[in-house]
Amino acid sequence: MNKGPFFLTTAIAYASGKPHIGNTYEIVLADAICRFKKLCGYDVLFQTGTDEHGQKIQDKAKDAGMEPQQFVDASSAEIKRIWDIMNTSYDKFVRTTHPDHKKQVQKIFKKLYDQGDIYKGYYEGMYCAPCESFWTESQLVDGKCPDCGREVKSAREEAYFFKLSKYAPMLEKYIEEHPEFIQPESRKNEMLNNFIRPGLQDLCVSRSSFTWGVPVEFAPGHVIYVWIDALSNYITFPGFDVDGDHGEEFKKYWPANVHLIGKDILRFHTIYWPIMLMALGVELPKQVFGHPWLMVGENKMSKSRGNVIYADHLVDLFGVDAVRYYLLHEMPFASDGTLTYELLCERVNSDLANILGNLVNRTIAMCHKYSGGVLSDHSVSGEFDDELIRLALETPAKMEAKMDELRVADCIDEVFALLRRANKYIDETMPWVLAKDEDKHARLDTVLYNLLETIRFAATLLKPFLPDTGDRIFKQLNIEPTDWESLSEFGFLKAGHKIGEGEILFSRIDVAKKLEEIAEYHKKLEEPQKPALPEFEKLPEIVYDDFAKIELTVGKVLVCEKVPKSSKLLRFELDMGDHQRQVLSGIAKWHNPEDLIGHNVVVVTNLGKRKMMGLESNGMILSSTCGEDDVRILLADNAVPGARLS
RNA sequence: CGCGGAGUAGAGCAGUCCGGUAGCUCGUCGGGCUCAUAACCCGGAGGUCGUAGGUUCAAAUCCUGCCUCCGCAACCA
Repeated sequence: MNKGPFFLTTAIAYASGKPHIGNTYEIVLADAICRFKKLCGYDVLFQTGTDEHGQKIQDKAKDAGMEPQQFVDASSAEIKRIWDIMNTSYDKFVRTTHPDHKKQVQKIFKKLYDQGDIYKGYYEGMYCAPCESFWTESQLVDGKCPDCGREVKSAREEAYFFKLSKYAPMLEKYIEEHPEFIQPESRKNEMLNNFIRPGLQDLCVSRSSFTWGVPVEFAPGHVIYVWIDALSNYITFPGFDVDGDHGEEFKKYWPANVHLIGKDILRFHTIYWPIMLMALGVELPKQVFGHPWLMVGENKMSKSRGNVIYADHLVDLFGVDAVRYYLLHEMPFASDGTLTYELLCERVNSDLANILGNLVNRTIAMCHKYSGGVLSDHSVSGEFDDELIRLALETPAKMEAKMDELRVADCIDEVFALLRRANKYIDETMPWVLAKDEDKHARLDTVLYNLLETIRFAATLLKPFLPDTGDRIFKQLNIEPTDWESLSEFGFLKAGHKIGEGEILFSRIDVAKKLEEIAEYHKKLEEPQKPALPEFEKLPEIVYDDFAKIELTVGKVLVCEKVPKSSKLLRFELDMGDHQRQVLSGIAKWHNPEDLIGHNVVVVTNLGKRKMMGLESNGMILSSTCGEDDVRILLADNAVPGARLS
């Protein structure tokens, strides 16, 4: 069955640091939607990735002493790692530093310029020279730079502008005629009332105060505004081409069904982006969904508040499916949600351990206990069967309807309604009573069958949200995961089938203990990581006279360079206070020569001369073995050259 | 009058567009059951729906005023 293409994108994450659980919410939400759509029979393309240009990244890279590209390589990899920890099934992980993307963005910019939608003008505003930032009058704090508090002066610089105004009426009409375009609906009014109707100002789409971006081909010194660059990812990576030579994916999947984004960047996606597409003559995405934010307790998550929670830490503490469940089920549809450890524990216990885990566990256990783990005929129906079976059969369609509105939490609720019904069914039919009566074993078999088949329905429907848990249930049922079509009939499992061993899906959490464990976990994280030291041989005791024989002197590194053709050796020229001397040291693997120049090191100065690689070494520089493959030179920067150690 | 969002049982939320007995989950109390992870099933208690007015036969829902909280600067979605 193929219900046609379904293309969903997340916002691409800004590669400036490690994403926290709030950022991670988006990818998990997207993943649940995509996995569910795949289950329903859609041909899904799920795209995510990283946004890697802009001044902030350039600054951060500089702070870290790295090249911007090196910096984004690392942070993009970290973001991808988190996405993978969350078990997300994206098809494409895109990066805006990809050469093809950059080339296409340049072509887009050029086309808009050639057709007059982008024009050259002057950017005027209050400029803070140290911050290299423009501010509007209203952003200033007491007439000074809101960032650093210093004086600003009015300035103007050449820049390119995008004629948003030209397309504003067209956009307003489009939004009004397509009520589903901006979701949730409350956001639609926000955009119309706050931005579009008051009149759109032309957007400054180039920057010349920094260089880390896609260069404007025809204007040296200018880079393209990051949002133009970033938004374009949605079409460039599937294969959009300005000249019309589109790739297969673009032809097949565009327009996107959903752009899933945070509510704060709705403006970019529902105003700038549609206008860009209109100017390019490209169809608009079908829907932009601005999801709410995840708060920690009452507050927004931020480092300055010290309340940041990271996805990988949560997964360490609770497991990936527990975290996914919380994000997917506890987030309200349109208003901000909250995350606390207490609430997370509560949900895991009541929903995952009690309702789901315990149902599976007790059913599997009874099946083993009463019928040796083998299914029999299920021909003896009773009064409660119909209601359970009907609910199971109705659930897929109910979920699909909820998911079409992106009501993910409500969608999951439907499965739990089925699971609750199954728990109730056990009470109603009392299998343990049937088991005591030989005459009722046929009825017992039917009851167990109905339960197992219901669990199969639940596992199939739950798998998009809790992929591991779904698989673990299938393993207990001892079948391969079943598909959407298999849910049109209540009777997939066959008589004679042997089920697998029972396994606890989610253990109940002792909340008080868990909170202690969490505190402990965070304490450990704060401790500097102790490297694993190799085992050192203990040496026999010595007397002071032995130690006094070693002459240790501080030397300042004047020259430090790699010894040609040697993989290990660095050559040092040292200022020993009263003379200079050359020393060789086998630490090239762990130190950059340039980094050591100017530092003070400690030298054993009365060690006999030795020739290495044709060069003379007059002494030995002290280093510390900090790990199996971690040697660090010992610095003595607070001492002076020539000083003797004792 | 900067803009926007929110106030519904102890907690977390739905219901508000389109007025008609205030609902769900957790917690709590009582009961049932013993297959199961102290779980599961049934029942009870607990709310003048932030507040003051207005419209209406009827308001959590529509209108107006007020109060409180939260975002709009960051590493940010």
